[in-house]
This record gives sequence, structure tokens and C-alpha cells, in this order.
Amino acid sequence: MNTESDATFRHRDHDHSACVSEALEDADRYCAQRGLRLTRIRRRVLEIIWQGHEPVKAYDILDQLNQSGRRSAPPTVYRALDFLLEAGLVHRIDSLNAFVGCPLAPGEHSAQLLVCSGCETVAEIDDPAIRGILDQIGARHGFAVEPQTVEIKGLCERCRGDS
Amino acid sequence: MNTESDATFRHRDHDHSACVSEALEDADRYCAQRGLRLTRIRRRVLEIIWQGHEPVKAYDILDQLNQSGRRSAPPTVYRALDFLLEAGLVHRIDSLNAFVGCPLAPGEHSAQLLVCSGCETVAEIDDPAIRGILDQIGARHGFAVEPQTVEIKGLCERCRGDS
DNA sequence: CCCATGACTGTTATATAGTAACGTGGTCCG
DNA sequence: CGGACCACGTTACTATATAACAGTCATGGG
Ligand SMILES: [Zn+2]
Ligand SMILES: [Zn+2]
Ligand SMILES: [Zn+2]
Ligand SMILES: [Zn+2]
Repeated sequence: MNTESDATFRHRDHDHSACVSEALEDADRYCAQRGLRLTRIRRRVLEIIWQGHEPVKAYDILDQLNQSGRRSAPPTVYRALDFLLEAGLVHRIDSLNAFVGCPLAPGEHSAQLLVCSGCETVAEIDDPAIRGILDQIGARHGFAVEPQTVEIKGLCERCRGDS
Repeated sequence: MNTESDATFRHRDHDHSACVSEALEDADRYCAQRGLRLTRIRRRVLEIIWQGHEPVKAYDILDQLNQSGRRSAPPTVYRALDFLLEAGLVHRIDSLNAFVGCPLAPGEHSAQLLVCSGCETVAEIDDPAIRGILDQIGARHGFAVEPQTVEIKGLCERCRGDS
């Protein structure tokens, strides 16, 4: 099945500026609709996170913020991240203490993040079969599964090829 | 389906001392077989983690170590944790920065951790259906899923009842 | 216009989590 | 004994995240 072409894993070989502008425009639209305030800092943090499809760490965001212009401190970054997480515009990768932009429709949703151990590229999917089986397993143990992101580690096709 | 009695969620209403002694004896046996050295400190850390079925944080382990007798420093705890993780005797819960004892057979294995957002009790299962579907979804995206623990958040039966 | 209000950001300090680097003291083996 | 190795102690440090409080700024009601 033509795996690379399903567009889940996006390496450095695509027109990523399109991803960025689309993500930012979607965010603008989404926030405008909901009356959420995508302020200058929040938008800039989102843009930094969208530099690639790899997770970005909070203090790296801070460094980049500080490279251009005004000095910021950790709370500024974490507050922006809280907003973006809440709005469903980014996800946190617990296993890496890092953040990645959400390529799916904004808003609260469940998702599975395929995190490559080789290149750290993240592919986000939302597969109803996984969600279904998690609910089902949960039910069997009296456990009410919350909508959430699940992190799945492995190797992407490209990194497997690297031997 | 008689959910509480499947023994996946163990709250404070059971004879937990039996869990502890069984876990420690299993660990003794497993390490002896493999020539792994379950030293005094490592065994003590394992015992502290097994105080309950809730995840325990590294610095809490350190505090407890230091309450009785000799003073230790963070590296001591983290080295013990590295050993226990490597041996498959405990799991790390990334979303909580905490550690929990593994109630299944020691050694490297995949598992799913049902983490209750209410009481933080953790139930560990290893369901082949989940493993299967993860592999299958991965394959569809050219992604080789690694054996791993997956964290699933939700509410256990007891905490759902608490309204 | 002016102020009250609430949301956002700045600032400082601190809490929490994890690691690097190097030294010490056993234990095993020859 | 003499090395080799492993576990552990110790110090210092890096990395991640939050608390608390003070300024700023838009916005709408009087
Ligand atoms: Zn892209
Ligand atoms: Zn990769
Ligand atoms: Zn128990
Ligand atoms: Zn619970």
C-alpha cells in the first residue's frame, strides 16, 4: 500500500511552507470562530512548533522567541502552550517532553501519534479501530477511557531503510 | 461482566502485603536466574514502588530512602530505577513522571497501562488484540511498531462511582 | 471620556525531574 | 596480591515546569 504516499509521515522532502501557512490559517479561522484570542505570542509559538513535523521542546521555543527581539521567560512559553493545547492546536508528547502541531481538525479529539525513534518525525492519525478497541478493553475492566492522544513508538519507513 | 473481580484494578481493599512479597520474591527469583544483581538498594527501591498500585515519583522514593538510615542522592535512585526498568520489573509512566511495579512476568514485554485519572491506580494488562491492531495500523503507514507500554487514561470503576 | 474589569504578559523566584563526572569500595578471578 | 569490573557516594549541574505578583492593554458601561 504505497505507504510513503499516504502523507502521514512528512519528512524534509515536501513543501513544508504550505503545511505552516495552512496550519496558521486554520488556527486563525478556528480561533476567530470561537472567540479565542490567538495573540501575537501564541501565534508565534505555534509557528515555531510548526517549523517541522518533529516535536519541539519548550525551552527551544523559548530560545527561538528570544533570538528575535523581546526577551521572554518560561511562563510566557508555557502559557502559550497551555492555550494551544487547550484549543487542540498542538499535542504534547509525554515521552519526549515536547510539543508538535496537530495536522487534523482543531478542537478536542482523540488521536494516535506515531513517533519515530529514529528521526523523531511524528505522524498523527485518528483511527476509529484503535479508539474502538481501547474503549472495548476498558469496558472489560470497568474502565472509562478518556478521549486522548496515545503515543506509539516505532520506526518510520525511511528510518527502517537506513539500516 | 463482574468487572471489579478481574483483579486488574487493585485498590486499598485487598491484602496488599501479599502483592509486595510476591513481587519481591518473583524479582529475587528472576534476577537470580539471569545473574542480575538485585542489590540491597535496588530491592529497597522496588519495595518502595510496590507500596501500592499507584505510580511513585523518583524524588518520593528518594525521600523514603533517606527517612530510614543512610542518605542517598538522586543518582542512586535513578540508577536503581534504570536497573529495574531494564529488567522489566517496573514501568515508567511518562504522563506522570512516575514509576509503578510490573505485576506481570518480568522481562521485556509490551503492556497497556490503564491509568485512573481519579485515584491514579494503575492496572496493567497485555492484550494481544491491542498489540495486533497497533502493528496493523503501523504497517498501513510503513511504521514498525516497537514493543512498548501504552498509557491509557480514564476512570476506574470505583472513581466513576464517586460521581 | 474615564474608570472598572478581565485577559494577557512580564518578572522573579522556586519547585521538580534528571544527568555528568569523578572518586571509592567492594568482589571476583587469576 | 593486582587488576578489572560493578555498584554506589558525592558534587555539581542541566532540564523542565510552576507559583506569585506586578504591569499592560483592550473593551465596554457609565
Ligand atoms: Zn510539512
Ligand atoms: Zn524516522
Ligand atoms: Zn496489591
Ligand atoms: Zn480510580
